[in-house]
Amino acid sequence: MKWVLHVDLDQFIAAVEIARHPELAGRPVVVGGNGDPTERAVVATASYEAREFGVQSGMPLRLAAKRCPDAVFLPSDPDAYLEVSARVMGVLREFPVVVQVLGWDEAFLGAETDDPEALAVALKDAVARETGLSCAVGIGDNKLRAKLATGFGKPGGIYRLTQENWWPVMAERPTDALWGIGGKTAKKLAELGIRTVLDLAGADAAVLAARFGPKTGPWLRLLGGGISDADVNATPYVARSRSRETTFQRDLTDPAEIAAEVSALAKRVTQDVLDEGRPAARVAVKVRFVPFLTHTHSITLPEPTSDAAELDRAAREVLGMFELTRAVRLLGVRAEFLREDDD
DNA sequence: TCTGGGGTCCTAGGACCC
DNA sequence: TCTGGGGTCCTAGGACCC
Repeated sequence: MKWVLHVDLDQFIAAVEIARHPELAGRPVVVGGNGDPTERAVVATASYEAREFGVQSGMPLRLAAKRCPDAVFLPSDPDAYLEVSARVMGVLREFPVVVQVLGWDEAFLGAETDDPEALAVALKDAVARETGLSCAVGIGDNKLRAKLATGFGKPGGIYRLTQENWWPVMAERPTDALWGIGGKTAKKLAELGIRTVLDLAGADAAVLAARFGPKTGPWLRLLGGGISDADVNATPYVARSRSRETTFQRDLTDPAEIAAEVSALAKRVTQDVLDEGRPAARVAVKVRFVPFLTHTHSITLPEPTSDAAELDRAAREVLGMFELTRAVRLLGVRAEFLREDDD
């Protein structure tokens, strides 16, 4: 039988840090920013011990320090996490499965087996033996169910979610328990009287389409029924865009300084574009004003290019479309590539 | 205790063309 | 006269995810 498995490493970033600082085991550990909880930065990952204090991913470091003053704060070290992640994915690829990487710490596996639980145990054991890391494994008859199953297996467990147990497990849960529905959509759904997964599955398709659009509406209804694709494929990821952005520790007001920062970001993005080996077709600039107002402008380039001077000129041109009347806390530059199917 | 960085996809309106 | 319908491109923003 064909199965989709979802493998998700437990507290991945914190686990990598604890592995190389064994003395931190059992302590509340918070990774994010430069490791300075007084800076403008957020929590990348908190260890389970820190989560006990209410520290969560995405939370400002300052708040994390307030909630858990005794936590160890560490700087984020993406290169280290990427290296460990690659080793984990390598372990998964040693099995007779198709591996589709979803992020640093998770992957879908397409497998043909009569005993998915046994496969899950073998995967967990291999990852633990070869990397020292623990993971949860979700088993499903499609990607959505496998992904949700992992959540029930965490930390370190195995859980199976299929058409068989979808309704007993999911029917009465709130809509935002579904992968793809966040707080905003859950609130809009509630305004339509749709609160549970079962409500969503039985909702009026026309009402959903009118409220959420021709694609999103029908897709939401399918989510309620636990329906999604089961196609796990290992096709290498082709980037649609590359971007760099910076939140400044001190707000910027000097237009010359703002322009210089945009040029610096454009330079970094140009290097990413060169590494990608495909020219950029559009350039976008993001400006976040004080207190937290974010705007974006963008242009289609006269011709796709990887040229540093061209991309810098374009980024500055787009910056010129903003009215810089208030202080700036973040600047970003994004390059977009042509879509594969655009030629 | 204010709110990172790097992505993806979808929507909607206007321009423009036939 | 004053008005169609469809299609694509461009752009800004929303929402979500890791």
